[in-house]
This record gives sequence, C-alpha cells and structure tokens, in this order.
Amino acid sequence: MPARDQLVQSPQDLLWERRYVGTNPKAIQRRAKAGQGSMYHHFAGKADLVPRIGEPQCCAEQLRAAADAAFRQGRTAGEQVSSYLLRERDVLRGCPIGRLALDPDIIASPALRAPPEQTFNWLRGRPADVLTEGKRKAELSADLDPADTAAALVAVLQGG
Amino acid sequence: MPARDQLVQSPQDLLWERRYVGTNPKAIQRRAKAGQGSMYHHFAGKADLVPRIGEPQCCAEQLRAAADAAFRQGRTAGEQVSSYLLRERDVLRGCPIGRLALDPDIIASPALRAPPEQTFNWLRGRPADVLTEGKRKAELSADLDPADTAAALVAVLQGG
DNA sequence: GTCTATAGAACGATAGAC
DNA sequence: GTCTATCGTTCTATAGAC
Repeated sequence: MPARDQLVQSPQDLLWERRYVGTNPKAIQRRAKAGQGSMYHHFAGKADLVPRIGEPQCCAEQLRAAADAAFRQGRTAGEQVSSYLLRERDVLRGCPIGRLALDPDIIASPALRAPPEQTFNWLRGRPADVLTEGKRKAELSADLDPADTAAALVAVLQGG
Repeated sequence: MPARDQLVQSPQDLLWERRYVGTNPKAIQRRAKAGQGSMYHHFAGKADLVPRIGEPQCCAEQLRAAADAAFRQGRTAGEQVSSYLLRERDVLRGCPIGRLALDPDIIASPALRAPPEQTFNWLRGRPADVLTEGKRKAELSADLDPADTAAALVAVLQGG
C-alpha cells in the first residue's frame, strides 16, 4: 500500500480513541510506520491529515451506503423509517461523524467543520425525502413537516 | 466561594467539551480565575484535579439522586424500570460519566478509572435490586437474571 | 494561599541532506 | 519520497518569593 494511504487508513482507531485533540502526528506516524518527513510530504499538517482519517472519506460513504440500504427495505414510508432506525449499529462505538463533529477544534475551524456538516445535511435530507413521499401517497398525515421530523429522527440517533 | 471549590466547579463545561486529553491546567486556571500556584497548592496536578471537575463528585451524586428518584416512581418493578429508562435526560449532552470513562487517559490509569467505575457498579446494582424485588413478588418471570438484565439496561442507555 | 519564574518534556512544523 | 536535525510553542510541574 502507498505510504499516503497507509497514513490515512492505519490510525482510524487512534482518531476514534483520542479524538482530534488527542491525536498527534507522532502517534499517527508510529501507527502508520511512516516517518515525519513522509507525513509532511503528503499532508500539510495535522489539520490536513487528521480529518481525512477514516471519517469524511471512507466512513461517511459507508454510513451513507448503510443508511441507504436500510431505507430501501420496507414498502411504506413508515417501514422505511423504522428499518433505518432499527438498523443494527455498532452501539458501543457510537456515531463517528457525530463524534468528530462535536470536537471543539473541529467546530472552531470552518474548513474542518465542512465535511461532517455535509454528511449531516445528507443524513437529514434522505429521511425527509422518504417522509415527503409518504405524504404524497397519503400514508402519512398531511400536517407532518418532513424536514422537522427528519431532523428529529437524526437527533434521536445522535442524542442517544 | 473558596478557591479550591472554584477550581473544581467552574470548568465543568471545559472538561465536557475537551475531555481529559484536551483539558489543560492553564485553561482551568483561566476559567476558575485562579493562578497556577493556587492550583498546584490545592491539587497535585492534572491527574488529581481534572477527574474531580464535575464528574465523580457532584455529577455522580446528582446522577445517583436522579436515578433513585426515578426508581421510586412506580409501584411494580416494571413501572420503576420504565420510569428510569424514560427519565428525562439532557440528550444532547449524553452521559458525563460514560464519556469520562471512555477517555483513553482515564482508562490507562487505574487511579483515574476507579471513581467512574464505582458509579457504574452502583448504576448496575440499583436496577438489579429492583428486578430482584420484582421476581420475589412474582411480578417478573423467574428465569430472568437480575444482574444481566440490569447490565443490559445500562448498556442500552450508555450505548445510545 | 497566591504569585512569578522557570524547568523539562511533548507537540506541531520546517529545513535540508540523501 | 523519506530521513534526521532542529526550531518555536505549549504543556505539566516545581521552586521560591511574598
């Protein structure tokens, strides 16, 4: 595997365990078996590397794919939503995106904040579409606001 | 308020936001409006101070009290447990004890790990007692293991 | 008890040889 | 591309004056 990919993929659990604040370049290098020179050749610095480890790239796509699959199971809007909600989650780990998004150093920097925010927007949009479709088919009550309800759904998952 | 208490109580949100790894003495001092000398006079160091901020002391007791109150609402064991589970939680914040217990630096040190572990033991023991009582009164099926079920209940809350 | 000064280590990044 | 050496900063802690 190229050294660049090694740097991005090896320290996934490191970022998970120690979050952004506690994840330092040295530890990443040890984990990826790469030297400092190598790291700084491929990336501009911590703020450039760390957010790419596991989360916005591979993890966000995995998450979207899994959510998508869950939504496709079920005929009615209600079924689709409950399929999504009951989807098996690695409960002990929690939501990696949410965890990253809560990190104060991520929040402080617009550049670092953008990728997780995008994922969240998608994550709210997807169930909102399902709910809208449900209303169209008159499966759901008309006085239900898709966007609000979708936001509430995601909030429940994140909050928990 | 005495400076010692100020140091323990002022920076609660700081510990919450940045966890153990990201919570440094300087920031605590700024937040508590105390100097370094003051801090190191009252506490041995970061490992001595930080775990006392909010969590094992005041927060754990608040948590126990709240859980206790919830358990007392309800006549049957089932009612008591569901009262506890449905108890209103500050869902956006999550469990402060669990969050602290997950911190890698806390896990690594037996001394830092002990207080949160104690709280968890109590937290498992309380519903276990309720369930045992329920079995005695034949409200609950006899083949229910109180300890296991209690652990599962707590796991659900923490996992979420 | 609280302050300032300072030590020793780790952190994040850069420089330059190879 | 990768390495080692090094810089400046911050972190944690100690020393000693007041």
